[in-house]
Amino acid sequence: MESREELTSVLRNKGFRLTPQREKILDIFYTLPEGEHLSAEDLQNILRRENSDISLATSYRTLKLLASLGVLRELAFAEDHKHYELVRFESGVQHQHIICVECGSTEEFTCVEVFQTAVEIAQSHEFELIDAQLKLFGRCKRCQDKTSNLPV
Amino acid sequence: MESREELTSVLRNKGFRLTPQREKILDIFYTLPEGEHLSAEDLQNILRRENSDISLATSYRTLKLLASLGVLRELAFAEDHKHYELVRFESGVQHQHIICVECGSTEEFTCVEVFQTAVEIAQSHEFELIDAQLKLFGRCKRCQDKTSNLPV
DNA sequence: ATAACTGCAAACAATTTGCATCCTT
DNA sequence: AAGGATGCAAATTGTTTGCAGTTAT
Repeated sequence: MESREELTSVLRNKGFRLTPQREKILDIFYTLPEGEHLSAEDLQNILRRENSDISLATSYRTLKLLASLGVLRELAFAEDHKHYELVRFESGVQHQHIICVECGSTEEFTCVEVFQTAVEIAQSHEFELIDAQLKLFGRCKRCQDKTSNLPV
Repeated sequence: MESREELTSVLRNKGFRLTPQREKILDIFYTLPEGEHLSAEDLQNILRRENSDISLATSYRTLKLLASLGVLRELAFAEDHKHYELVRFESGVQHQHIICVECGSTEEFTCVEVFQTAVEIAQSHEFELIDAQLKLFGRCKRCQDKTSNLPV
């Protein structure tokens, strides 16, 4: 997905339709700062704020569809709901996430080796590689400080 | 968690109790072949098969507890339920997963660089590192073959 | 015209929780 | 004895689905 305009052809190629809802949702992802990801609920909040009334069911359906088309990437963090982010090929190197298991905050980082490693491993397992995600779990600075101040 | 016996002290240190249920569940994980992971439902099935009647609620509570104690690692794959596996320090290098998004099957691989990379990145982000997971998503050989036989 | 799409509400699956009872410590 | 743990059932959360009406192609 190099540009927003491509969505039309990606959809049509598979017999899907371009609806205002799908356009709007993709729009929101394109407007997001690079590296930011949304849960279905986050998305609903943004839509509501912008007075776009798209039902929750449609949001879920659209997120799934766009993920299956490779437009969005589905992310599972520590929480029990999924997040989605734009797959951006332009930047070349995908960013990865470091997640605080205590407060749920995430930060992005990039790691050039991940992709090369992934390609090699997928090859040796005869997998057709779709995506590689390196996730680090830990406690962020703020949460570390919080605990160290607590009485023992 | 170097040995099963340590569980007692790990629990007691934090004021938790050693119950037959917790022992049994940990036992099951120790009996598993290295690298194997269970969902709460998998665990229930094994328990039932062995005539250990532990309620589902207790299984969930125990999995969460052991994960929070660092005894088990919580894994989120493509499906919408979690998996758990033993954290084995003995082996030094943690294994990672390659997951087929079509049939859900997983294979393990090891990658020595992951840990070193993780340590460096955590440091630069001031995170206290707990775990690093490299996940590859793709389509396994079997599913590739399946599709290529389909009529277009 | 006709399939695909949407919104709604009901259904589901995975997980959590309140509470009475039970059992480690 | 006392507080943590369990089992049960009810509640919650995140997500999916059936269906009737709507809309892109």
